[in-house]
Amino acid sequence: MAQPSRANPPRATNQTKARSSQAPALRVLSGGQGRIRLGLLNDTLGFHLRLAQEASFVAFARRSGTSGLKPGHFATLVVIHENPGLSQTALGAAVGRDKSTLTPRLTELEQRGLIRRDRAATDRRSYALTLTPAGEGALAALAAHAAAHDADLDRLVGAENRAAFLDTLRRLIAGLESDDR
Amino acid sequence: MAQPSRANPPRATNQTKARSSQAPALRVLSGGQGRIRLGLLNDTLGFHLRLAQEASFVAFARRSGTSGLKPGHFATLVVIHENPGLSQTALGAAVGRDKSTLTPRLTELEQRGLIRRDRAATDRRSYALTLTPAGEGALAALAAHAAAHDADLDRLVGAENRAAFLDTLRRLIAGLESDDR
DNA sequence: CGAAGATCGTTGGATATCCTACGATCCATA
DNA sequence: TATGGATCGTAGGATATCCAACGATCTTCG
Repeated sequence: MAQPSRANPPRATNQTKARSSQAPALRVLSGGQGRIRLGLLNDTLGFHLRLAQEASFVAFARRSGTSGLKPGHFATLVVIHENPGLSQTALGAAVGRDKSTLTPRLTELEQRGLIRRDRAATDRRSYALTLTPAGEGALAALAAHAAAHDADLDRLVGAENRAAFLDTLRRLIAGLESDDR
Repeated sequence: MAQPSRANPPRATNQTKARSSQAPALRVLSGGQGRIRLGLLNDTLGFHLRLAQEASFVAFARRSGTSGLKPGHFATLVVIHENPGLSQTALGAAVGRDKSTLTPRLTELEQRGLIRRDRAATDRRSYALTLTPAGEGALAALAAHAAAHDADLDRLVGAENRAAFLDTLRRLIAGLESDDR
């Protein structure tokens, strides 16, 4: 989970079916001839934020799907790579997902041989998460997809706007986060 | 669905369950002392887009929750208000949700007396959706929450950046949407 | 007109996610 | 040192959402 609800969520093992189970296909503002009026929504930041995020999620899912891993796995692997030995709770906080949400995800990654869960020596309640060599490899593959995806986003955003856009997103995150609760 | 995907504010009297079932509490970038490193994620648009969207969703859910309606209901009511008589499929396309997702939502709104589902005269397969007077009232209440919410977002984004920010979001939506599949 | 295909809304199956509860473990304090 | 409270990861319960399949209806075309 690095991504939010759906932008980047992981998918899970869907060898059985290749549909992404959670990738909406929104085709909202395209206009086309769908002359549906959005009224108030038309000028609302929140609504557009949602649509942009979902579209980004779908696009990334499409890319990363080819590797058998889902968007959510990417953030998970990145954070473990960057913080070897961290706990599941800490990982959840970092990627924005509840620890209970990570349980099945980590179990899967472990079974695939991409991560290890060793009981922490100092605290036997928690696990020390690390990537296996295979995990590092999977991360590299996903990172390539992520880079290509962000390149697409950069292209749409425009090089000259990227910094300001990212900065604005960070302000929103920080500002709303603190209000949290 | 105007908003993302979760917000489910507690209702009063929710004997069965009182938890909000879908409002993450992410506290990711705040830093605090959570010295978790995000590595690649740190400079990725997609990741920040997800966090910003989720934070916005949670904030809106908190506001609208007091009215007993959830974020998703807002977009639903707005679009029906703006396009009286439209079908469930058209509504879904407008708000970015699958028609099957709307079935239970519309059933609920109908039972609460906020909308009407009349069989379309020209096509008996579909329903013609309209708001009841009570629905118009509920919409007005939600609109007030939405306005306050967007005011918060505007404040964080900054008046001078708002237009450019919204424009960028629209470019992302349009650009990624067309790539869709 | 009549059959094939498309579309509408519902149902069923699957995934992702949250929150609460719980046993195990750790820590602070009496 | 014992006890209570906090925290870790898991299990359960609930919601939101998607896609596929289905019956009903519409449309198109022979």
